[in-house]
Amino acid sequence: MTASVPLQWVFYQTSRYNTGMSKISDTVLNIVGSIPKGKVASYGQVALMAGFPRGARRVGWILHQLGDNSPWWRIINNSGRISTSCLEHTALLQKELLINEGVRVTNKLKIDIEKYRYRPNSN
DNA sequence: AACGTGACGATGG
DNA sequence: TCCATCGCCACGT
Repeated sequence: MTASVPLQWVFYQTSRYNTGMSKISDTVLNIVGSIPKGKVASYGQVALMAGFPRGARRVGWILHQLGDNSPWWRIINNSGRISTSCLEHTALLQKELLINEGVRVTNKLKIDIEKYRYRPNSN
């Protein structure tokens, strides 16, 4: 674990997804698919859970290319803001999808990420 | 091989 | 909070 990874994220790291037998993109999509309705995660958080602590941009790339059949709208940046620039899946669409499942989103696309953040290891 | 470009993240002002 | 800057990583040209 390098110093660039915030300590509070260590908690989220799990090996349950990473068998080493599947492609990175499959692992990422499985993780995204495991996020419950009404919860969100950051790109970097998903990357960490997938075993790639500095792979936030990679997660964004994978969702952009392959995320159509996943709840891609539950992924936001770690500042708590919707940050898609995809023309097919716009920020406005993401906002509506999140609001639909009970997540409060401001007109500036801001979300209280710590309130809604998915925490797989906490019950 | 060298850049430019992102659905990113942390930090400092 | 906003913004610039830097680090990071995979792709495309």
